[in-house]
Parts: sequence; C-alpha cells; structure tokens
Amino acid sequence: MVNEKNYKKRDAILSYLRQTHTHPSAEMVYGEVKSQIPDISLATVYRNLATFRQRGDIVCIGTVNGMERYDGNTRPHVHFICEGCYKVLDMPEISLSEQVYNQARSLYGCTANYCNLTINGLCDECTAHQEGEHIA
Amino acid sequence: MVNEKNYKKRDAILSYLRQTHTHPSAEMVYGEVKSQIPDISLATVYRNLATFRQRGDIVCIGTVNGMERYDGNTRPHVHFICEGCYKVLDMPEISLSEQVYNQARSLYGCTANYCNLTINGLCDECTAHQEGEHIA
DNA sequence: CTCCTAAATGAGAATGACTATCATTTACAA
DNA sequence: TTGTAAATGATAGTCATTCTCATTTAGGAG
Repeated sequence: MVNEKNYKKRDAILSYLRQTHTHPSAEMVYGEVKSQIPDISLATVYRNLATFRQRGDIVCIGTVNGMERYDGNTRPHVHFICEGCYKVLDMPEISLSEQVYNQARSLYGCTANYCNLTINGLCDECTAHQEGEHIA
Repeated sequence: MVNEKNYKKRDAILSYLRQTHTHPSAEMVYGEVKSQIPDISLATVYRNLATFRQRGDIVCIGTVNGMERYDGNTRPHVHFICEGCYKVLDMPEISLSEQVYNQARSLYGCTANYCNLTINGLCDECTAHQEGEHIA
C-alpha cells in the first residue's frame, strides 16, 4: 500500500460522484457519504469538491435552486434541469458536437475549457402534476 | 398618459438591461441605475429582476462567481464566461440549432422552456495576462 | 519507538448574495 | 379629500458556501 494517507473520505466522495446519476449538490453528497462514514464533516465535502473540480475530476453543472450541482462524468453531455422538482437528468440523446467546442476555441482567441449545455423546463412528472391542478 | 404608475425605476432597470451587453449581476444593475436615479433601493432591483424573469422579459444566464447574471436579450444565443475576470460575452457566431430545442421537447415528454449554452474558459485578455506569469 | 512535518479533517464562526418583512410613498379614481 | 392597490426603501433574516483554527492522521528521519 503506497501513499495511503487520509484518503478514505476523499475517495468515498469521489467514488460516489462517479457512481450516481443524480448530479448531487454538496448537501446531497454529504448526506449520502455520511451514511457510509458517519464522522465526516460538511466542510470536508465542500473542500474536496473544490479540489476535484480544480483537478478536473468532476464538473460543475451550475446552480439549481440556489445550490451548485456536481457531476462525476466529465465527458461533455447535455443536462435537463427540472424547474419543478429540481432534478437533473442526463440527455445522452442530444450531442453537442466537438465542432462547437472548437469553434469557441478559435473565436476571440479564447481558451475554452468547458462547454455546458442545459435545457430547463418541467420533467414529465412535474408536467403531469401541474396539469392536475387548474393552472394554465 | 395612460397607466403612468410608479414605473420610472422599473422601466429604468429594464431599459438598462436591454441596452447593455455586459450581462450584469444585480449589483451591477443597481450601481448603474443608481447613477441615474440615486434614491433607488437594492431591493427594488432584485424585486424587478424577479418580476421580469417571470414575465419572460429577461433571461437568467446562470451563476458566475456566486452571482446570477441577467440578459435583456431573450433570443436564444450562446455565452462565453471568462473564469478569470468573470466577464460574459455573447457568441453570436455559434448558433444552437432549433433542432436541439425541439429534440429536447420531444424527449421524455418534457416541457422545455429554455435552452442555455455557456462556454467557460479564459478570455483573450486573461489568457495573455496568464502567459505573462510563469504559470503552466 | 519517538519526534517531526505536512496534509486532511471537524466544528463552528464568518461571509455574502439573495429574500422576506413592513412601514411609507405614489398614482389614480371615486 | 379620501381610499386603493401597487411600488418602493430600509433593514432584518436566510442559507449555501467559505474561512479559521485546533486536532488528527500517516509516513519519514533519527
């Protein structure tokens, strides 16, 4: 075992982010990892999320209902954000071409690090729920 | 003059958002409108921004450096976000096809309200500035 | 084994963007 | 003049996130 420093909690956070498809917030990560490792602190979650993001191990999707959402899948893909229940879904059916990425790079001489396409709306559940009420 | 209620400040906020291309935050809007109308309150800015967004008069681009950015141009277009100086630029050269929008609509039976594509990176100024330093 | 160092962590205080509250002001109509 | 409903100003409150600092941990040197 080489270099077995205090990485148990760190690794637990990263592996959870790579397993789940919920695109969790920091609080959601905290709640889940705490069930495995009860003596983990919320500060540790925030700290490691920031570290992972700097290293490029995870990706920030954006702020949903006031909370940043994280994704362990760093390959470019599209997200659907439900404005009703705030769930975040992958949309693998929609592909954002590499062309867009390269186009951004060439324009203005910018260094384009990351491409983020989100589609906002109501998921099917929230749409059905809303139609049940008398709302236009 | 029909219906000339207390809309001076409201109109000032909206017209500023439609004039500028800076994609300002609430604080930036406040600072700019305050130079025209000194007795305006920050609460009024936040309140009207929320109202405009509900009405569809403006659009939220997303959170940049902890602050929501607003755009008076509601037609779908792509934004570049500089991670160095936090400026937000329009990228009219990159067009997100209506196809993507409709594709999202058809998938899952979702109600897609809004499509947001942002490209994150360093603008040319920040890229040049960084190369001046000895950072990889 | 003991001491040392540097990184990781826990707990809680601090920060700051945003929202809620409530009294006041405004425009218009009766 | 009086009443009204909406808009506003000032400020307290909220809450996600960051900061601070003392403590713990793992591994290396002696």
